[in-house]
Amino acid sequence: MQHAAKSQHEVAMRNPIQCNQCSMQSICVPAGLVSSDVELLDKSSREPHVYNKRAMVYSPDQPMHSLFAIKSGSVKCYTIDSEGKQQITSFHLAGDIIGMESIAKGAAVTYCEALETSMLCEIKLSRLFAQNFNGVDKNLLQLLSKRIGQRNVHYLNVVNTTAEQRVASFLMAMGDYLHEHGFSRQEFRLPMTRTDIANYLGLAVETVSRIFTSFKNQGLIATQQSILTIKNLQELQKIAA
Amino acid sequence: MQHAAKSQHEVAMRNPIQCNQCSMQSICVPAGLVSSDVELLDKSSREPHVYNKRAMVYSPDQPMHSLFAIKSGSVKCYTIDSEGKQQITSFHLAGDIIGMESIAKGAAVTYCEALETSMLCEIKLSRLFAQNFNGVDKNLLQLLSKRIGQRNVHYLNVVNTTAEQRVASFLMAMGDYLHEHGFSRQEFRLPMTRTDIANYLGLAVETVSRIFTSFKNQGLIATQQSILTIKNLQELQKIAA
DNA sequence: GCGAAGTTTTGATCCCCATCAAGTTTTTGC
DNA sequence: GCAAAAACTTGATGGGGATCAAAACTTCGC
Repeated sequence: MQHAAKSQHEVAMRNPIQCNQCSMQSICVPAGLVSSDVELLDKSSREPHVYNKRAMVYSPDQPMHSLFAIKSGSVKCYTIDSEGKQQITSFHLAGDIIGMESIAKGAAVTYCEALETSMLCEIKLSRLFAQNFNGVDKNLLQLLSKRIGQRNVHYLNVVNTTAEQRVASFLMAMGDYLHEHGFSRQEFRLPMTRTDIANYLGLAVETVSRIFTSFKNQGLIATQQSILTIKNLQELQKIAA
Repeated sequence: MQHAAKSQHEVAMRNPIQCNQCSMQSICVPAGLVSSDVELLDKSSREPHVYNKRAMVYSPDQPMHSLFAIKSGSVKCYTIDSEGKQQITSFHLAGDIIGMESIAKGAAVTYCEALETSMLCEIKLSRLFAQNFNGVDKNLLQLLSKRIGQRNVHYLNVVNTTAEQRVASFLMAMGDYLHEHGFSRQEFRLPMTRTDIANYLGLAVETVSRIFTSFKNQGLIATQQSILTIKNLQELQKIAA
């Protein structure tokens, strides 16, 4: 049994998601392909690349003709405004696919940075477009369609909501995502800092910190280092509304 | 020459965008297809349907296997929260394609309502998936990718920005869109109410109204009924930052 | 074309949350 | 393993924008 003080590196390398839980499995897992297809799989698509904490996966305007599947770890995507201020647009955990917004331009439109030691599989679009991977285009389309919906949901969570609602929704969303990917809904590690959470939700760090404290005092959550425990799912859900 | 008091209906029916300005032209315009393809075009895809002001184009959970191209007029897409409050996620003008976030579910995920008398072409996804419309899947994928980027841009415009910045960005975005579609960048009609703009930007109506007044006093814009004139594009751009 | 309903504007007040400040805890790098 | 840096927390204050209120204007339906 591993103890809590385990280094972040080791924690991140634990529990990589299996390919059969990955959204890209239909095009990424040899098992799902006929032999002629397997030949089209190049090494870079099958073997994940390791990114250390703070390593950049891609940067704006960098030519890019791939998606990336996160096999383990987590990343943040962000832009830098004219005054040099970072604005985080999304977090992504193991099992997620990133880079969809880059397809149109053929180049990255955000920065993407590892929040911890992470493993990512690069999936070249040329392979996706290679004719007659059965149903791939349709799957990919659905993936992008779903992402548009997710972006809307995040927008809805930030526009016209109180700080409390935003933080509650954020924690619920984390739990829901992890649960869908086979992990615990109520106990997980937050790989990003409070500052990052605040930035992502359009709040000040101090506000996020105060709300965490308030939730703890109400017995809704508990924290131990970066491990978060949701102790009252229903009440938190009610606040998220 | 038509005078300003012209009814909204007539205004909306004027200036429908041409098919060659439409993002769906590659799959929608018979000219771009070989004869065998033309047969696949059913009547509903070629002839726009007219929606009166406040008419619903689609509603959440309604089975939907189409995209819609806006030939003239405009729509708003919104959700209704648990307390019955509307939250607008997007506006769409002539030349735009809507319904992309519905593909994944096979059903609408938002309400879509005409802001004025509008003409929309329904484009059935089954036609898009009918094999070997050359390059269609790729085009469609780029359309969705672009939309994800646009959703991010709107999010960036609302999170961590002042009310002034949001309104300025909104007006600039309207002008830019119209300019790209062959209309004037600096003089156009705002088809949505101040209430709708406020809701979309996460502000109170009163705040939006005050900012419009302030911009007018600074000589940045002028209004006459729903016609808006941007008088100082550079300054407005600077405020939008 | 006129009354009613909806929309926009302006003013006054209040509160949520950003900001500033400073102390505490955790993490990081040698 | 220890010092420095980063992250987190708590407190005090102020302001941007929400809310309440009401008047002025525009649009709509008969």
